[in-house]
Amino acid sequence: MYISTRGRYAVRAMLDIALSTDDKPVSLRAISDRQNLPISYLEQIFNRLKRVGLVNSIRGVHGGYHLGKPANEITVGSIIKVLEGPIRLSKCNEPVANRPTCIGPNDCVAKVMWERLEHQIDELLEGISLEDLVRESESLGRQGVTKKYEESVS
Amino acid sequence: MYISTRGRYAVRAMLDIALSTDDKPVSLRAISDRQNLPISYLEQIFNRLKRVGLVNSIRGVHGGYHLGKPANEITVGSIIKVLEGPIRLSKCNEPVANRPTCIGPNDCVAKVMWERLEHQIDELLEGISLEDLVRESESLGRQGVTKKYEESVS
DNA sequence: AAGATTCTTGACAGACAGAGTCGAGTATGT
DNA sequence: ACATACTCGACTCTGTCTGTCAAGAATCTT
Repeated sequence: MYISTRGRYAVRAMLDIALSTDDKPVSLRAISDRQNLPISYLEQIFNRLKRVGLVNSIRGVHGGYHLGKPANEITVGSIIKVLEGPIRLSKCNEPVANRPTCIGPNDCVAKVMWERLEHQIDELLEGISLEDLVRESESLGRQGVTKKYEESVS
Repeated sequence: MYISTRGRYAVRAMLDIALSTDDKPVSLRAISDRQNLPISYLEQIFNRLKRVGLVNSIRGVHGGYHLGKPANEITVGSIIKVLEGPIRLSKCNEPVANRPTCIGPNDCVAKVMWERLEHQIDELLEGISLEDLVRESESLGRQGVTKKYEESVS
């Protein structure tokens, strides 16, 4: 039920870019430093993000990445789905361990239910844009949030 | 993002019991046959279901399991959570690979978002009871559903 | 032109969780 | 007695996830 680190890191990295105020491209190195994420892992992630146009890349010194679309058009769902494939709760129709799935009648009832849930979760994820997160980030204020977090953890 | 087979099998098995018309306990063997699920795996699953009272067991010949509560009080969410723990999308606060999580400011924004989504998904799952599925199963009709499924797959 | 940055790509490895099995045991009905 | 069924815990296997590494190509700075 977890969302993989790939997907979550991607959201954080994209948000990092979205939060950068100037127009300069944001390098993986900078993201890696700010977010404390392994740079080589980010490379892998950004390859995929680039391939689908969620980011544009600029090579060379002072290169980096830009958002490929305005922040309000980039949803959390779209980022997640690039890195994890479509939202799926069950593996109906995919035989598992030589055992055909979706055999009995109530398996089908369950299948319909899973698909309905998948759709609902998809809508939840598609309903949140990077812009929403940027706004939230600004309204909370950086220092404040960090402090609160540190207190709650320690 | 998948729900594990344990969780999904559990829902199917519980629905199987809920669909049984008479009061006789339903044996794992019967469930295994009808649902095409490995019986030894079901044993594992039902151990957990029993421990939290979602089912009652009757030993010996003609033994088996009953629902531990009325079908309308058993939600899909409660079943899933017995087998997979609470609904969680991120692992914030759990250090991964020696790397402290939740460091940067927008990690916290993301964290808040994940928690909100977890809560929303939880509500979706808690909103579906076994009774709902029983009703759905009856209204669709067993044969009809099976046919439809077979057509859509082939 | 040389060198430093930075993206590009694919192969690879270790750890871990998920899926399922197995066996020994206990309780109960016939 | 014997067959049926639940009880419990240990175990294995497989695949995915996480992350690393290395070689290369493009671009900027000096």
